[in-house]
Amino acid sequence: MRYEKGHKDTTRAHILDVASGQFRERGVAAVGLAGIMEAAGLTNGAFYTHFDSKEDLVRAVLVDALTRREQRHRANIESESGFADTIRDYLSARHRDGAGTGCPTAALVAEVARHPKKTREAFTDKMSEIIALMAAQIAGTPADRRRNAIAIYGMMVGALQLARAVSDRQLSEEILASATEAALALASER
Amino acid sequence: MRYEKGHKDTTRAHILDVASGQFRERGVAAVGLAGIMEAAGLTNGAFYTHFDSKEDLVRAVLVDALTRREQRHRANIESESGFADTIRDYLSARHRDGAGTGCPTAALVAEVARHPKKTREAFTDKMSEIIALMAAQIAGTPADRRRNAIAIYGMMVGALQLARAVSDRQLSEEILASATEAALALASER
DNA sequence: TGTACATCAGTGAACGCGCGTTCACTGATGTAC
DNA sequence: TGTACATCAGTGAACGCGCGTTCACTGATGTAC
Repeated sequence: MRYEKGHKDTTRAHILDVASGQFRERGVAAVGLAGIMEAAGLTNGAFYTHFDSKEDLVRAVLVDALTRREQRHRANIESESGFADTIRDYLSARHRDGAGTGCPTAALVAEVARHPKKTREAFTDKMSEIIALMAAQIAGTPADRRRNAIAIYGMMVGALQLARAVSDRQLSEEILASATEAALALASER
Repeated sequence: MRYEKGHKDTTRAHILDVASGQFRERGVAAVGLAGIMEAAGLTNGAFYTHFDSKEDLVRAVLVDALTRREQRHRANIESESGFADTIRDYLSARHRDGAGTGCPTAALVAEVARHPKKTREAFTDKMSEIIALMAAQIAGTPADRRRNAIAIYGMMVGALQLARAVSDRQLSEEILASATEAALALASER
């Protein structure tokens, strides 16, 4: 082989990382493959050595980024008051200002809704796991837990996007604070 | 004049309507001006008789669509249990399946966050009015009202997006139902 | 009244550009004999 | 051991296409004199 063993996997992972950041930062439709490949230090044509199409890359990015967030969640389960911290982190100024490394759902959910079924299925599978994980961390009967986990997830995703879109810094902070308070209440409710 | 009085205004409003639907349905970045103009029954070049740029159109669409929703809200204030109905309508299957005529925030907020300041300011102004309107319709002290209005708005926007993105019909219904229940509770809380 | 000109919404071709995708090719390495 | 061939990640030019924007032009009407 011209390249050492595992080289192709490394390259693929690198392209995935670059694309993942650009998609979350600027949106799937606004990002071109040429720009991704250039940022990854490769040329145009090499893309198709690793992915079948842009849509294939989108799917891979969603699965990869959501899996990473799921693992982060899972690691947080052990720690006490882990879920409250998860909520506070999610609705923090840092997360608002770092879309490129943040939650893929908040960044891409509206675009995912317009993508082909296969992509939406990949998204759905991973998102369902995250919701199940969240449900395990909150108070109440099984039905309450699940209902509140979904409501909290929706609120976090929506509020983070609002905080990002709004041009008024004070209002942005107010959105984060209001949603944090409401989410924490929902998480500890019986 | 070649055209009757008010013709230009009518044409502009028509282009705005067409663009408004296409943007909410497919996203700003994925929609081209040529397609909008063709659907409006005009040719390419006429666009610049009515708008300065695509960005100018985006701004006009956001203001127009949010103003219409605000007026709808305002009309609902009179009726009893108006706010509960607003929540139920917002998180209905009809709204989920009709993005083109639905809430511009749910459809476009993530893209708005990536647009120039001027566009985000126009969005912020209108969105603030809607939140103030919602706050006036819910229970609690002034501070509670505002906090919960923001939390509810965030939850409605996020949950609607999740319900649209998810490929599993049953999960989609569950998301709408869970968020509706949580939002109604937040609205009547003291 | 008739003629010359101004107005202006809309036409349609063209601009340069970037898009996603294809493909003949490169060249370093591994394998076969 | 030396030679011929296979492998394959990556190159870089090209494909057709649609993008946002520009602009010379059209032609129906209004206005001036």
